[in-house]
This record gives sequence, C-alpha cells and structure tokens, in this order.
Amino acid sequence: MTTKSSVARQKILDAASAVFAEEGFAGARVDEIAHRAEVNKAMLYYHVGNKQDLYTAVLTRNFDRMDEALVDAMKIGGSAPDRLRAIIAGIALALKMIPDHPRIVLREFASGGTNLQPQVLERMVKILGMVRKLLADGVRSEEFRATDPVMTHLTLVGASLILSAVAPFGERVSEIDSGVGFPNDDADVGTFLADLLLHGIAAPGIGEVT
Amino acid sequence: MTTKSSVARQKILDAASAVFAEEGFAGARVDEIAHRAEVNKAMLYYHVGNKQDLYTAVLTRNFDRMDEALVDAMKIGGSAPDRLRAIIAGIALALKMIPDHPRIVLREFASGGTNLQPQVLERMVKILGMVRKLLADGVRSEEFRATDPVMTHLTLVGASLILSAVAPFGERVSEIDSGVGFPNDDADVGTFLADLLLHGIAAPGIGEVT
DNA sequence: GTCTATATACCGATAGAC
DNA sequence: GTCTATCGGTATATAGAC
Repeated sequence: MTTKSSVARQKILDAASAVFAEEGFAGARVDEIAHRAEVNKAMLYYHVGNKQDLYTAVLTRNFDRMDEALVDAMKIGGSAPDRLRAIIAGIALALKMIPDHPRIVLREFASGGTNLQPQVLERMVKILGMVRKLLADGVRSEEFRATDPVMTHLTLVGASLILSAVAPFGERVSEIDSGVGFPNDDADVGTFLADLLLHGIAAPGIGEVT
Repeated sequence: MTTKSSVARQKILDAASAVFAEEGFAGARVDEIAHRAEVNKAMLYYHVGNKQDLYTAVLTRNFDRMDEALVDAMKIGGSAPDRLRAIIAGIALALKMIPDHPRIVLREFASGGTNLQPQVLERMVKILGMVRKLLADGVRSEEFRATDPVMTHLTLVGASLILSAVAPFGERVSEIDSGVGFPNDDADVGTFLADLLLHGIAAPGIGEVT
C-alpha cells in the first residue's frame, strides 16, 4: 500500500534527508536518493511524489520529531532559567538524533525559505514561538533582562543549529589546518549554550551592561 | 584586458555574489549571473572562468573585504571586553556592507565546505583565528570565564551570520504569520550580540553558573 | 574582446509492460 | 506494486566568426 507508514517510504525519506543535508535541495539528485534508499526511481515517485514533495515530506517529518522532543522537554516547569536550560538541552539532543536537520534548516535560513511549503513554515514558527514565549515569560518574571526577544531567540536557535551542524565542516577544515579542532559528537552543546546565554563569558564584575 | 580589476569582472562578481547568496552554488545559474551582470555568457567564461572559479573568486573577494574590516576593527586595543565589542561590531558592520556573504557562508557551514577551495578555507580559518585569539587573551587576563573556546567562537560567528542573513527568511515567514517580526536592517546586531555574549540574559543574581 | 550558435551531458519525470 | 526505457527540458561550457 501507499500509506505514509510504508517501509519503502520511510527508507526513501531517510535517504532523502541525508542527501538534502549534504547537497541542499538544488544539489540533491533524485537518482542518488533512490540509490541510497535501495528503491527504483520510479518507485520513489510512486511512493512520495516529485522532488519538492519529497523535500516537504522530509522537513515535515524532521520538524515533527523536533516538536515532539521539545514539547516533552518543556513539561518540567520550574523557573525560567531552568526551563531555558531544559529547552536548549532538548533542542541540542533532538538535533543530535536528527543530524541532517540542522544542515537543512541552516540552508533554508540562508536561502530565505524559498523551498519551504506553508505547512513546513508553520512548524518552524511553532518552535520559534515556544522559545520566544519562554524568553518573554522570563522577562516578565524578572528572571531575565529585557533583551530584544527576536534577536535573542534567533541567536539561541541559530547557535544550536550551527554547533550541531558544524562537524562535517570541521573535518574539511582540518584537512588544511589540523590545529583548529571543531566540536566533535561528544561536545555538550546544550550545557555550553545554556551557560553562555544565561551568563555570558565575562568574568563576574567585568564590563557592566549599559 | 583580462586583469583582476577589469570593470566587467567586477560587475560579474557582484552579480555572482548576489545569485550565489540567493540560490546557493548548485542552484545558481550561470545564465542568470551573466544576465544580471549585463555581460554575454561567453564573456563571463572569458573573464572569470567556469562556475567553480567564479564561486571561488566571489568568496575570496568577500572574505578579503571581511578581513580588511576586521583587522581595522582590531586596532583599537583596550581590555578584552572592549576588543570583543569592537570585533563583533566589526563583523556585524562588515556583514551589513556585504549582505550576500553571510548567506553564502551559512550554506557552506551546512554543506561541510565541499565547494570551498583551500585558499577560501584559509581565509575563513584566519578570521576564526582572530576571534579565537581574542577569547583566549581574555581568559588569560581573567576578564573572561574559561568557556570552551571553539564552541564560543563558533557561537559568536554563527550568531553573527544568522542575525545578518535572516531578513529574507523573515519576509517569507511574515507571509504566513505577520506577527513574528524578524530583525530589520536597522537592528543593531553588534551591540546586541556583544551584550549577550558578555553578560547573558539572566538578571543579576539569578541562576548561578556551576 | 565580443557574440551567436551549438555541442554535450545531465536530470527530473513518466509511459507503459509486467 | 515494480521496473525498464526514454522523453523533454535545461545547464555548463565552448567553438568559431567577427
């Protein structure tokens, strides 16, 4: 059958996610995706549809997984800083489970989201909204300073994406300069980012905020 | 003549920079670049070379402009926090002057830098090194906490790129949800990021660092 | 240096047999 | 549901006249 839970369909989406992450939408080849999924190209079109449908299906699935993980991470309650730590840890963990996702999303930020269908944009906006609401709550309860909310949540999400996506780039860089050293898979992105965003890098008493 | 300063060549690189920013390397069309540069396609090949050469020429030029601006911004000296503010302001200003650049670089982070020639990677490493050295200096002088240096400088650079590149994406999002509101061109990305990275968002006395 | 015309190859998509 | 064969469109790149 051609249901959304077909095994072939899942294999196709897995392969497509990897290829879109590596090559981008324009650079990805449908033949390559079919080859990696070990299905005939005609079957790919039969099960999922054309390249754009495939891309939308991949992003929808990846965002739904993200959303599921984040809704889960937000259940803990507590102070705004505690919940911020929880959502950042949730984002970092989810991106680690779906390593293709940050690379695809980063490209969409770069391209202006031109390949994104409305249902995908809605899912992105929902996640951005969760972060933004949390930040606004913290400002209201006076646990956070009143920073620009939009730039703050873009920084949080953007930094999470970059840190989660940078490993392959790091390998390429170390080909020409082995002394740089990018984060490996063991790096605790969540704890690092939460500390940084909450307290910054200035030592206590150094360089007051204006 | 076919020198690097030819007017035609500069027009081609300007057009190519814009198209690569919008469409990525794989998505960019040489015909489109030639059309925007108002030169014949054959002349484009004559003046610059093939698509890969063109991409490398654009990135080399953009990174050299970045480097020039940053070396300039670093001349001020002063405390580590002061210099951090200066380099972040320098990055933000330079990216504002070269709006194509963050979009192109973001894609390269996503793709693992597979389209980057060694001379381009070297220029990236140089800029990353300037930031990293500054952070290390601050830790040594005890003006900065001893955070992970690699993740810190990736966060700084990544956040600068995202905040500088997100405007077109923001316009796409507001098509489906006009209430989100992304940073516009007037946003003072430099001051925001410097405050955030130095002091974080936690209100004084809230949620101590472990 | 400039331009037209075209070679060459690739890629997305599907027709049609089984 | 599955596969082969192929169509049609498009993209990079260049030959060759001026």
